[in-house]
Amino acid sequence: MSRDPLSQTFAALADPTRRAMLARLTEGRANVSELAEPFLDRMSLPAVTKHLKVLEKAGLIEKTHNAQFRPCELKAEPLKDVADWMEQYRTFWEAGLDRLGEYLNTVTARQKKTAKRKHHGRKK
Amino acid sequence: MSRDPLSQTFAALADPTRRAMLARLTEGRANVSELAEPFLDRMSLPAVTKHLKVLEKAGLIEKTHNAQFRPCELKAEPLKDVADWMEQYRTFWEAGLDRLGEYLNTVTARQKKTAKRKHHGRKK
DNA sequence: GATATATTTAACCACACTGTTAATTAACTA
DNA sequence: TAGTTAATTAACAGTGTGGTTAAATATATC
Repeated sequence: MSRDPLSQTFAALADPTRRAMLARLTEGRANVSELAEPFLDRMSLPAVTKHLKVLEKAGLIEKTHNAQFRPCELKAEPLKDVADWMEQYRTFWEAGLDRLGEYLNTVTARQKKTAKRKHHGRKK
Repeated sequence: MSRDPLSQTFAALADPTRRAMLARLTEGRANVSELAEPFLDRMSLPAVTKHLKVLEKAGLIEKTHNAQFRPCELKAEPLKDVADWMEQYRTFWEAGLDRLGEYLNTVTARQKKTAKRKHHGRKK
């Protein structure tokens, strides 16, 4: 059941509904029913409750109490851990710099250079 | 079954074994058995194959052929999409600036200001 | 051709995930 | 008190995930 926090965060983010809910929460607090509204044509309210529970357990949102309402707010701290984890890969995706890409880019760079010389003065 | 690419990437990352495999691949190509080695006390080789398949389907690695070996290499491009998605939340986690944090920070900022001004004999 | 090595596929199992509908809890309102 | 609204819980079903062991495949080597 209980996974490591980073895995839990990634798992929580691996769903478009939940990501949309987080996006909504960047604009401010929202009740469950407010968060649910864009999805009620697709799924029931209990389904929404479950999604929110996943986000809550991952620490990405916090539910507070206000009468019978449950305003939710974004808690983005877990995303910082994701960002930190991602840092070690930045150099690999920037400029398509993975292992294969590194090699292929060198090759295509040469080809483009050649092509440019052939069609001198012409663009794209 | 087939989810959107971003969800697939997040799901692939939601497992410590798979993340460790990616980390290993930042040091260069590795065969399946090389990638498997640190985990063989915990799981079987077919389990490793499955994990690699998840990473492959998410586009995070690519398997090539070399005799009976299957060297894998990191393809970090999908991580760029993750990074891009995360950008919209950066302001929320930097300096603990989620909605609640924002409010509390404002309050404490005022309190600090007040405390400071006390020494100058002024209050807001 | 036979055998060893590297890896995958098949068949299976337990359990977690995502959804459902119906019932329940909690708080406000007439 | 009764009724309405907001949200959750319960019970259930289908599917996906992550693991297993045993068998199959592919390539190299003897």
